[in-house]
Amino acid sequence: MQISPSELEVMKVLWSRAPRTAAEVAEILEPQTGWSDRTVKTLLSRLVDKGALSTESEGRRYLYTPLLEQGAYRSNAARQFVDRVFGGRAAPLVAHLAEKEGLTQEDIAELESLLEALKDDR
Amino acid sequence: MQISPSELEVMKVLWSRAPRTAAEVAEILEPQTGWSDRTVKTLLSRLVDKGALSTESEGRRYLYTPLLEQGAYRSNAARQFVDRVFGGRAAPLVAHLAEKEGLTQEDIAELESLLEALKDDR
DNA sequence: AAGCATTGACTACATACGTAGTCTATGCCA
DNA sequence: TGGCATAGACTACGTATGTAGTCAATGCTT
Repeated sequence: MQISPSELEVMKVLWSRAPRTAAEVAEILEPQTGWSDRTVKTLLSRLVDKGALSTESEGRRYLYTPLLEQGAYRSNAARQFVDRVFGGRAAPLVAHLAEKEGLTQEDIAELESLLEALKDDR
Repeated sequence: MQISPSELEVMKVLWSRAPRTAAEVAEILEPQTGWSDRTVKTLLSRLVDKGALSTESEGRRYLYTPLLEQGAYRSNAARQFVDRVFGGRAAPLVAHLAEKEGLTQEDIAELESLLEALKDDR
């Protein structure tokens, strides 16, 4: 299932809390995106068609809830990206991120403990 | 400058060695992609339009050479991806890659020395 | 020298995406 | 209870993308 960049913004809102109505989602997105409520409704419909969201009727409105979980999406997206752009190797990816202040000290510390955990897990 | 997935495959061939003719690129890509030579020519033209490739006439043919370097592309793509999907944080990205055997022992070792270097660099 | 194979240029067309507009039904407020 | 605001459904339309087809020019081969 492919989620477009605009659709992803909608998913993020619902990942942060769900269920929500179309109006709520539109209201949250408006400041950052400037999208009209029609635009948001279109994106919601497309996401339902794709199976990324489920709906539940509440009166004459829908309540939208993610079917695709953020973790699952991220894992897939990360793998696809690393495969497509970095030939499947994660290390060069991190190296590129590190360029030009791309990694904060917190990032580095976090990655270190992550690697520790991975080694212990071996 | 946005490079589509198909266009990226063409860039990879030219990043591996350049300059090359359209026929060469098409021949290299055919086994993996099944694309006709027309398709490859279209992709090459679009990449020239986008400024990602330069051409040099050789007789009635062109020799194609990357203007966009692989390193620059990767840095940009990595940053965009991390921003879009992971809110700019690299550590969760690596954590997701680590799931399900996503990182080999070599990856882990490579990341460790990379982090060491980053710390020294501080 | 002439034809043919091959090249780039231009055209094509279906699907996805970004970004709405219109239409119709319906629930809620006066 | 009737009208209106609003919700979803359907339609729209320009651009990007995937994937070629056609055409005209031209360089190489006989």
